[in-house]
Amino acid sequence: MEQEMESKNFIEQIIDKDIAEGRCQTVCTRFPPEPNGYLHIGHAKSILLNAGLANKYNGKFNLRFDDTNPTKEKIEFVESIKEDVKWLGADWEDRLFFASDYFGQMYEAALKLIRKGKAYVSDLSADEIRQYRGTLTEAGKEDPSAKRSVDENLALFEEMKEGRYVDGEKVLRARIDMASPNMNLRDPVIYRVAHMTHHNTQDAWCIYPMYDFAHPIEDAIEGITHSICTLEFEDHRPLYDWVVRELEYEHPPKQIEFAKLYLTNVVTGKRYIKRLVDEKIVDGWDDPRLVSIAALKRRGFTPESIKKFIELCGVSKSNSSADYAMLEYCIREDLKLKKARIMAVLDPVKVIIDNYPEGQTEELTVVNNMENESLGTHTVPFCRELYIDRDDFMEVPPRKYFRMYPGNEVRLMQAYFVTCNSFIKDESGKVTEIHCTYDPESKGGNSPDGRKVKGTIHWVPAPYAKSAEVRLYENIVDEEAGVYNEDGSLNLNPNSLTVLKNCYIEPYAADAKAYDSFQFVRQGYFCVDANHSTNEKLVFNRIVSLKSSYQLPKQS
RNA sequence: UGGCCCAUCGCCAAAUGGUAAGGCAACGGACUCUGACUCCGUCAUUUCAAGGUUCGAAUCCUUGUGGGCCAGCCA
Repeated sequence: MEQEMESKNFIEQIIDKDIAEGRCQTVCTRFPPEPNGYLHIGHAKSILLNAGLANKYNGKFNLRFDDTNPTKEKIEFVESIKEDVKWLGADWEDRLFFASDYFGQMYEAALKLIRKGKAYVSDLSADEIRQYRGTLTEAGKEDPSAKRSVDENLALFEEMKEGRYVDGEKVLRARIDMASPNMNLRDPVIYRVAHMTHHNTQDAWCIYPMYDFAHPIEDAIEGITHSICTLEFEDHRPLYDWVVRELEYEHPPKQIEFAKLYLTNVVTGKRYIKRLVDEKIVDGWDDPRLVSIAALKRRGFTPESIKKFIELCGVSKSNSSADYAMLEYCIREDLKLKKARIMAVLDPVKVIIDNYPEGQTEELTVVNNMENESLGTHTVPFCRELYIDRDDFMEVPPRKYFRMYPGNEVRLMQAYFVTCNSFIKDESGKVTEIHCTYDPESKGGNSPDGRKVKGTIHWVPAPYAKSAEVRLYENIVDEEAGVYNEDGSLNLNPNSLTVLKNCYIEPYAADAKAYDSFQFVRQGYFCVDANHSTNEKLVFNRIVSLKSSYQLPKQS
């Protein structure tokens, strides 16, 4: 029994303290996406963090769509977000909510504020409000409308609700402090007019609450105890607390901020991804070069691997960017023992086994995953003509090279020992054909006399092998690396586009279902790309780099 | 030049005043029917800097330095 206590992250420490001091009993968290795009790896951190906390503390986790701005939201994103959250394994059970379902309560809350003299209707235009707000270093000026009486405000707000004003004509502002060094407290707008059909409430409302006002109310209504959000909302916390205090909620939720997840060498951030999609730089939201959940899924990442990655990254308040290699490590780690592997030849060169009967084919049984034999076996035809990888043969081997070269005996993986006798080159010096002899006694990959060979190489039966397309996707560099110039124009490196390569794979592997749609090709990990594969052609996405096994040995 | 936040190895990240965990990456070596995997070893006398408090400081204080966020009727 392992009893070692794992160190707790700072959020867990806060929760522990809240529980110990009786501020909270059942931990309730939530993931509150705005339905205006697809989820990406950054959201996965928030989802898994919130759901994980609820799980760890035996609490509850809600999924809530923060749909308070009908001008930016679309119903179609709701479904995709639900799907992605579910795929990641975060279970909201029966607690799926929409902020828009609380519009009535938010309206009442606004009335309460007005009655308390804490909110007023302003006649200022957006431009004027900006001017009155002051700057980072200068205090703002009082809104001329701020002096209105409670009754007048009540009447005006009612008129706003009735649709008596056009968009932007009037807003409701909270009365806090126009001189606050925190801009969010300079009488923030809490309700605006928008004559727009909302995806959920249709035309029931023409006034909509602002995030800063709505969010604490949503949390309070749902009984959220810990409202976890990202660092850029730190400055909003005093406003969050103000709303919760003025509305006099009995169990005020607490906002806690953590650092967003950034990854090296990729574009993160919904708006950047959206632009790449909109400008058709990538094929869509699930383009494998992206780190949207849909793209990662298509590329072969598992929910488990993403979960592990998020756990590995940890939670803190320092802006940081995780190494992409860590993500790759997680998928390797997850798939390693779980999936079947196949043999593949990326750059084929023909091998002829001179002493193997012409026209003969035998079915060899090979183990799907030699590290996990419970994954079963499959058969691969073996015959006189094979393909091996060009890198697995050298005319003049460097020191410590133990794959195929003239006179050297190697093992064709799970098949036979073969020894190269000769080879043929074309005019350009390229090897076109390698001639070998095999040892019939070594069937299965071992010689009864106990003879050892140093090298084991992948092979594929030439007449039966399937041609497959490998897409090598380079990640699109992150914005700091200069995807966007200062003027907003795109500066994309053409090298980041898809590279296609034809390779050969075992015929058996063509049946993608046999592998649960995952394939290992040599030491690299690939997955079948269902979006591009046809009966004729299988398309793989390379999801992590081939490891050193694929490089020439180092010269000392 | 207003306010808030952050700073520990190439990258994440623990340590909560008691003498710098762990993971990724990298590098040696062993093993191996995938040069993968696995295994073993190496990798911060010092925590952005300088002062101060203390028997004792990565932790507290001060002043700098570097980075992030804030002037939407976005979230």
